[in-house]
Amino acid sequence: MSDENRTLLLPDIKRVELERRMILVEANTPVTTIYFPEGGIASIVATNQNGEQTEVGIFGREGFSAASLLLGSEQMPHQTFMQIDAPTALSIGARQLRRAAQKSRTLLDLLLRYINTFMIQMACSVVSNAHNSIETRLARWLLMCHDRTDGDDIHLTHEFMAMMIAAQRSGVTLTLHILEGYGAIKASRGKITITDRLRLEKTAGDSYGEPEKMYRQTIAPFGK
Amino acid sequence: MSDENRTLLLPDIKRVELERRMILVEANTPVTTIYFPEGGIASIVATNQNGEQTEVGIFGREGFSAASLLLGSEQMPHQTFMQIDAPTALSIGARQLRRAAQKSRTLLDLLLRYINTFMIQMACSVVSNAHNSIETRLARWLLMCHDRTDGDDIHLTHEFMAMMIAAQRSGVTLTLHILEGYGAIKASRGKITITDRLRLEKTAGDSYGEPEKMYRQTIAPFGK
DNA sequence: TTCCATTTGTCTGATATCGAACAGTTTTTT
DNA sequence: AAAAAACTGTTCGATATCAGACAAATGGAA
Repeated sequence: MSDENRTLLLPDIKRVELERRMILVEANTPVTTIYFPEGGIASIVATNQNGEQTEVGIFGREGFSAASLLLGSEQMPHQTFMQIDAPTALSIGARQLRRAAQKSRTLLDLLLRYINTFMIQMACSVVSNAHNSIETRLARWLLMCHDRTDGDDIHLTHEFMAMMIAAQRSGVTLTLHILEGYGAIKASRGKITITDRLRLEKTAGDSYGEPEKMYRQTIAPFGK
Repeated sequence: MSDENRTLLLPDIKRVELERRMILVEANTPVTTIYFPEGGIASIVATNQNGEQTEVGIFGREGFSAASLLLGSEQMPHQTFMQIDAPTALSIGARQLRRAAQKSRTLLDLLLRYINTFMIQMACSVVSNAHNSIETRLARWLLMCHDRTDGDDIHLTHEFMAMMIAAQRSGVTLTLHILEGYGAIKASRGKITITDRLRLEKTAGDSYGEPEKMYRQTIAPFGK
């Protein structure tokens, strides 16, 4: 981010603690605060009439909550919450961010570029949910988490992963054993350790990689 | 759209004919022309390594091709083509549109609001592909097509629909008969006629409606 | 009209995943 | 230390959908 934009935002930014399961955006409720996590993983989920939850996207350091604010809507039909605890996030008022994006076109463009990678992530999820086996979906999802965490440990329960990849909990347990059989991961209670990332990428096949490529092309070169 | 924005764009706009199957955006190729269909339906599809195609989104009158151009990327990993022929579309050069969006913030905001509804459509597809039966998915998809066509006829083959909802062709044939049994549609060679839209909405359940709601809230009030 | 390509109807077995249950294990609470 | 809660391992029948084949119907081309 340019110095110019940095100084534009700085006065309105607060650093806040993010606990696990903290809700960043409530569904169908106007957002007042935007969060830029400095670590951890946030999950955007849809809830249907039966109360079933489905993940539609995730983000970490590279993203921010309530992206649709910049697309002209101050509320959205999905909930966003911290899935894996981050130490901190930078927060800013919705109004302040909007105003800053109004003033600085380069800032807006940077944020929009992130939205683009997020859209590609969603598009990949559409495809993955349509055609890929649980094994592939889980591998993809673990890779996305791994990208966004420091170290190789991911602290999550099977139950939770089941929701994330839209599968049964028992199916996740089974599939984790398969991945463990490959030597790609090690699972223990409430924790997955990535031991062979390449093997995992092989399992995910081409379901993984598109959004990451776009990120490297359009955002990474400019820093963030 | 305001008069101001209209006059800004007008000199660069051409009205063009759109034939069926015409490719509006080639995957992984810089876009030079943006199309605003005046009718018909365009489909955005992803192709995986096996050559399988999956639809990730559709748009008609309400949208435009290569939305990611406004999000800072002049190419995208998906192909966009006309699925149902429109008489015409308004076209504009990528550079010209970008420049106009640079000049007029209200124009950019309008286009971004559309992108927001499109993102919600994709999110719904993520959920729908994850949890809904073929019957539900097909009903949802027919409704989305119906919204974008004049009259009640949709000209498409089962083969094609199969790709769109990520199912087997034989499964589509079967499911169409079921919907026909409900009296919701009438199917004939290469054509589906919507005879009871409400029945179709009942079948689609809550898989249908979110993006449409957002459209009414954030775009329709301002005209388009 | 006749032919041929396309589209649709209809089967078949195979299989991935569901949905639900229950026991065993680990962690947290009291 | 005991009890409760949370999480994981495992099983099993049910079922939606796949994957593929082939015949019948349709419509345009020769």
